[in-house]
Amino acid sequence: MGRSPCCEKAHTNKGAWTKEEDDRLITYIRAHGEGCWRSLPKAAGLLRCGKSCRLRWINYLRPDLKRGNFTVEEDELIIKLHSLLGNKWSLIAGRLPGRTDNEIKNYWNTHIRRKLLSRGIDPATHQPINELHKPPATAAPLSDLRDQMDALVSFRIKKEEAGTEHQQCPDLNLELRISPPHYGQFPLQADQQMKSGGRSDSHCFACSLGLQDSKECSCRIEGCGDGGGSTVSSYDFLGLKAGVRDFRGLEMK
DNA sequence: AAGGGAAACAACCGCTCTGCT
DNA sequence: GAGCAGAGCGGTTGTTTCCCT
Repeated sequence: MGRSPCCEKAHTNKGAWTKEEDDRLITYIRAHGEGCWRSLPKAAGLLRCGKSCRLRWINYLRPDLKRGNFTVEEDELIIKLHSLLGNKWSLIAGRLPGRTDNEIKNYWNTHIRRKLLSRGIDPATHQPINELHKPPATAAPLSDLRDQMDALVSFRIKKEEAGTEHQQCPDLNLELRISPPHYGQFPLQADQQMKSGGRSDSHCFACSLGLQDSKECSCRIEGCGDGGGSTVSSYDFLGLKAGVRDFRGLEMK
């Protein structure tokens, strides 16, 4: 019993890709497009596993990839997104054009983790290390934030399944096509907001995520947190779309 | 110049999720 | 609803490169 292997391991190459293999893969995908990774290696004349081809294409050969060092802005954005999403690398990558989940994951493990540790911040919880032993009530506001997002997802799903949009919770505005995001040119403006300590002329970072009532809300300005119709939802910001059942498999790119 | 350790990066593996039958 | 295949994700490992002694 059990599933069939994704490829015939005895007849596949492993390890680093050669220039010739890259060329074959690029040529094939240019001609036929992405998709059907299982049959692609054979069709392209590659002795590789389909998963391996997919990974190679997505992480290194795609023409829209941005190579080179991460900018300070990207650094800070990754940290912010990680504090909200955890190790959801694909979601984080979805907010960083030209970057891949694998690249961000590696960068996180090699650079940002250390950077946070040197700042005295625990990279897993995003809390100051010396506060980690405090009771959970004060030590985990960001996980609370994450819970709220999960709850928001659950609610949206139930709402759609039930098909009774405005009856179950009329006060909660979860319409996902309400308005353009606050950030006309995300992530640039978002980052500017971050740099200003989450404050801006309009709303703090948490509010921009649609979490006005959370503990993360730092702006406390009038009109912020009123859940008004002009507030962009978390899902607009995160690139999430309505009608999904999970974070996975979202159209992020 | 050589050796060893650390850092960075590429790739693999196992698992989960989704869509189809 | 169950079973299967394909696709995608996150964790981990292996290899290469860099730096210090």
